[in-house]
Amino acid sequence: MSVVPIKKAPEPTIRRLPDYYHYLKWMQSNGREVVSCTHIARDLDLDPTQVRKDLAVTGIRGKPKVGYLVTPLIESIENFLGWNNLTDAFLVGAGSLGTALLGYQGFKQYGLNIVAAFDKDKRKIGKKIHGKEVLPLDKLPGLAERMHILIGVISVPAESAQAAADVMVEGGIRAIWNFAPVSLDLPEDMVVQNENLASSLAVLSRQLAEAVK
Amino acid sequence: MSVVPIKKAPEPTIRRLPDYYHYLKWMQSNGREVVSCTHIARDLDLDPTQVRKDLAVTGIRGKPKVGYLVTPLIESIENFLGWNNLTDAFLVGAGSLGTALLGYQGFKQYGLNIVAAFDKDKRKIGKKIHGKEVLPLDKLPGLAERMHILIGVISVPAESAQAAADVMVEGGIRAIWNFAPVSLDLPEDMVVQNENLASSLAVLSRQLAEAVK
DNA sequence: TAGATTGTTAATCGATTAACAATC
DNA sequence: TAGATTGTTAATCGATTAACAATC
Repeated sequence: MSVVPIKKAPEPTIRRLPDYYHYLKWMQSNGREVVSCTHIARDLDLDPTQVRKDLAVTGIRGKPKVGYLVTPLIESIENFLGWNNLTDAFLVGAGSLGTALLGYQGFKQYGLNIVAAFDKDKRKIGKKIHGKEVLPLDKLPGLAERMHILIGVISVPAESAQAAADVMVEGGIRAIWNFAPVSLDLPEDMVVQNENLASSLAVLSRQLAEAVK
Repeated sequence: MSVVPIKKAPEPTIRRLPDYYHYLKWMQSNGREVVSCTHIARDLDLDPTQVRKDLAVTGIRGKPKVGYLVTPLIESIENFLGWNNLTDAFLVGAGSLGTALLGYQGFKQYGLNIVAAFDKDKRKIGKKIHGKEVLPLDKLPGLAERMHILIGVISVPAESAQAAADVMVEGGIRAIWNFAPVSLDLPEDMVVQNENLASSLAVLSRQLAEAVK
C-alpha cells in the first residue's frame, strides 16, 4: 500500500544505458559539466524524448533550460547498473574464448570481477591464465557456496554448457552469462543472458544480403 | 507494380532463427522427419503462433495436421540466412579476443569464414594464429578490394575501433561486426552489428539485483 | 470422419515518437 | 523576460499473442 514499487525498466533502455555511460565519461574527460538530452540524442543518433525517459529510470532529474549535470548523471547510471561495486564471478571453460574473457580488463569497469576459472580438462587445471587459477570443475559448487559467488560465465562448447550450468546452480549461483550457442534448461528463478553470436551473425548476414541486393 | 516486394523480416524473428536451426539439426540427428510448431514451441519455450510466423518468413509451408518436414525446413532457414555458402571476412585486432574469434570453428557453420587477420602491432605481424596470417593493417584496403571482401570483424580496443572501421570502408567492406564497446561513425549504407558485452552485462546485473532484492 | 495443426486476421501489449505545458 | 530544455501525457508503431476458419 505504502511502498512505491520500483518501476521495472524496459530492457531496451537498460541496454542503452552503457552507451550513455561511455559517452558521458568521454564528455567528463573533456571537462564538460552539463549536457542536454538534445545534445546527447544528436551525438548518439537517438530520439531526445527517448534519452530523457531512459535517463529518468536511473532516478536522475535534469534542470529545465540547463540539462543534466554530467558527474551526478554518471553516478546515477553507475549506481543503477550496480557498476559502482565489483561482483565476483566464476568462469567455466578455459578454452580460447574463456582465455579471452579472462584477459579482458574492461569487465571490472562494468562491475564484474572474474576471480577463477574452471575446466574439466586435466591439462588445463593448475595453470594460471591472466593471473587467474584454473581449477577442476567439480570444485566449483563448494567454492561458489563458500565465496558467495552469484554470477557464472559459461564459455564451454555447446555440448558441455548444460552440465556447466547444472554445476553452477548446485553451487548457488544465481545469474549466468552464457556464451555457448544453446539455450539452457534452468530453474525459474535463475537469471540468464545468452550472448548469442549466431543471432548477431544472422542479422548481419540478412542485412548485408538486403544491402547488396 | 508487378514485383512482389520481399517482406522484410522483423529483427527479433531473425535473431530466433538460429535457435530453431540448432533445434532442428538436433531433431534431424535424432532421426526425426516431421515436427510441429506446437512441439517446437514447447521445447523452445515460445508461443506456437510466433513459431509459425517466424518460420513463414523463410518461405517454408507446413502441412496442416502434419507439421513441417525437418530437412526442407533446415534448408529453408539456411538459405534465408545465407548459411549455405561461406562468405569470406577480414578481422582487425589480433589480441586475445581476436585470437579467440580466429580459433572459433563454429563460424563456418554460420556461413562466415575469417580468412585473415590485421593488426598495427609489428610484433604480431607475420605470425600465424590458428592457421591465419596476421598482416599489417595498411594492407587491408587493397586486399579487401582485390578479394571482394564484404564483411569485417573488429576486435580492437575502443580507441582504435573507429580507425579500423575507416580502413574497412576504404577497402569496400559493406558489413561490420563490431566487438569494440563504441558506436562507430559510418556511411549510411554500411551494415553494422554491435556485439555489445556492456549491454548484456547491464541487463544481467539489473536482473540479478531484482532477483536477490 | 474427427481432430490436430496450419495460416491468417484481429486484439493486445509495450516501446518509440510526438505534442505540449511547466520551468529555470 | 524570452527561449531552450525538461517531464509527462497522448499518438503511433511494431511485435506478440489470441481467435478461428481452412485443411489434410
